[in-house]
Amino acid sequence: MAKRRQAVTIKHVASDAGVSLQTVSRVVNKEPGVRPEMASRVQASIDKLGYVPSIAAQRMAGSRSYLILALNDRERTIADWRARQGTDWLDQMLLGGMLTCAEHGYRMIVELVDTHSDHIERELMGAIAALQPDGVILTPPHSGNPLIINLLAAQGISFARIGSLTEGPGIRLIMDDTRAARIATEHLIAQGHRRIGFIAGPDDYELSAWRVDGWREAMAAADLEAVDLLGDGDFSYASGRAAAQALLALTRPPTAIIGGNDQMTLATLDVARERGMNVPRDLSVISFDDTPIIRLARPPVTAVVQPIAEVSARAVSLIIADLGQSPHDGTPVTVAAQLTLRESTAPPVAVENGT
Amino acid sequence: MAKRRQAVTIKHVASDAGVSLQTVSRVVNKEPGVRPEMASRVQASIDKLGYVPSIAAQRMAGSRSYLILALNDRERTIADWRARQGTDWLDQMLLGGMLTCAEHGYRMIVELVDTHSDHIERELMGAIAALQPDGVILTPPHSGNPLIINLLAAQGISFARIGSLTEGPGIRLIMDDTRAARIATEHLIAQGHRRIGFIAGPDDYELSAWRVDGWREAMAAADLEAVDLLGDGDFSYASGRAAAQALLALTRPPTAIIGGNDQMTLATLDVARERGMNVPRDLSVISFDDTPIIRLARPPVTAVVQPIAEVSARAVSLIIADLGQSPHDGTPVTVAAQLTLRESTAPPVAVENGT
DNA sequence: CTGAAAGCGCTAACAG
DNA sequence: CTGTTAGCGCTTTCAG
Repeated sequence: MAKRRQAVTIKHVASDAGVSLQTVSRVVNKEPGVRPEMASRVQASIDKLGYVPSIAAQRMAGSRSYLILALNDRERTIADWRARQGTDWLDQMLLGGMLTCAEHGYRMIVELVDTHSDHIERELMGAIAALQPDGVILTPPHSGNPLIINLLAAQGISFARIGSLTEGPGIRLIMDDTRAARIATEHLIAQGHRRIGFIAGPDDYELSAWRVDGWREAMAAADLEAVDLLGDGDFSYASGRAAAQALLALTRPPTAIIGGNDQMTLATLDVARERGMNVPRDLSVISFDDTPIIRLARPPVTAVVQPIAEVSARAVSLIIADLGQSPHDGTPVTVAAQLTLRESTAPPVAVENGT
Repeated sequence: MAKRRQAVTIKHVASDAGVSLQTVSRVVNKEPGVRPEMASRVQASIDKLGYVPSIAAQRMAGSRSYLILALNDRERTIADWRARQGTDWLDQMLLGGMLTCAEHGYRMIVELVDTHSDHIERELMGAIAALQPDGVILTPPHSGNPLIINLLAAQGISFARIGSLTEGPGIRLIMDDTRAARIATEHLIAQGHRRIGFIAGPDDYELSAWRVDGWREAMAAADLEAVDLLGDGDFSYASGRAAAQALLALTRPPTAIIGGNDQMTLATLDVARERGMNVPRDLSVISFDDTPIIRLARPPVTAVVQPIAEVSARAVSLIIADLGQSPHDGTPVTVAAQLTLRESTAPPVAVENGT
């Protein structure tokens, strides 16, 4: 392979325009203090020669790398890819993140990191040393990991934390899971449901607890008993089955169940079917994730739609702003999730009395 | 933002190990000509300090960038993301590509490029100048684009072309669409079908024609007439509807239809349902894409499973090999697709005579 | 087998 | 407002 060098460098532009390297650099970086006529002359040469700065050189010279790292959980991401169930968390993230990056001349690089590894630190530092990203986007469960957060802060890298409210450095963004859970629960209550179950996610995802909180709040506000209606899951289909089975085997089973994510909701649907129950007639179901599998299920499932693309876009914007003049003030940013009604929810056949 | 420098550089390692920069460099790059004891001493310092080379510096100094660019069609990719139908082409590509990259110390960067733009050249050159990737993976319809191919070849960049057999430079990889289409068709013939329709994709995808070829071959081999059974589509749902409607409105309609991709197959399913036909009793259907939407359809659809992850993995391996000692010889690489039987295919109710 | 010198493309810090 | 100088971290020569 022939040794490849930059085809057209800042030098070519400088000599073509008859100015110094520095002037070209200033024009490229839109720095002030260049006479308009000079600037347009330089710009003309840039366009003519098709000059594009090398990010490697820019980074080397102490400027930016124009790279933003999106850190995702390795195990879960690979499992989702392999399962081919249409889980599109990462896709939505790319949609929002990549496009926003592109608008600002940045690129997004996806990096998978083991959550439960004892050498997260080495992995992360390796990626940072190799790539020298200007910013990092953390997704759950990394976004709440103090090790990662402090490491990034120590490196002086701008980073966004999606789905975490844990105190600490970094730009925090949430989708207000508590509110979304409350709205979902209220919707069921408004339909006449009194016994509403909730299948929670695992503890290492902060949002698991938030969702439970929203459900609890709505139940309490309506004076409904919730204590025995909380199912225990870990986001997996199997855990969803177990939780749904336990809930439906109660003496006074719920007439509606909210699943903490799509897989557990799907499991609930299957368990209900196996028990000869019709959804939504005998059991209403709401999912806390609007993946294709939920949309294509029979019946199509009412779901909380997470604005992942929008959150990612915001995360990128905020990181880039933070890099520049307007450092982030630390206030968490909220992007509202929505409840999309479909055919899996209906008033209960026989309304029971709460408590 | 504090100016960030490499935390630990080759210099630190060199002084820690008491050797020259050069020796460290040789150890890092596994170059021969370093005494084992020396090498292990250096390696110890590397591990101790957690040194990771900066790819920016490596690239600057004329070495590799350890970056591989995955070029995808912008319009289609974004449309798929927005539609949230679970299309996981890109995900499968990342699965195979990213993991294989990681094994070799490379990173994969996804880049979206407009196919029909008149400035593809500028876009591509911009990405290359900015990132200086060591390799590029081209997906349809880019993989057959002579402008792109020649540009890459002129730059001396290793690149893989997935789904294109057009003559020219680059490592070609295909999934043997012709064979897959033949197998799908043969399966239907074996079930007793004589009138088998095929809905083709758009011309700018070479594989569209290959799939049609496989169907034609199988039909011809069984002495079946095919000429009036070719539907015209462009991979969109709407085009699939139109084609399916046209086919089913024939005087002697097909008893089975193979859709050129998932959306067109889905459209076929819907059209059949609207006409009061039961699948598979009144119409057998096979999809040429095994996306979640096809797997979750009612009934679950028999489909050709494209080994996208495997092809991407191979593409990365071949590019990296090409970069090193074993330049690729130009022979197209084939990875076989498989037919996964589900519930959308059955023998026809009344067997007609072909021709 | 190992080291020293030069330079990749660019920007920061100074001068003019 | 513009140009000059000195590196950034690494690999490539080319000497020892």
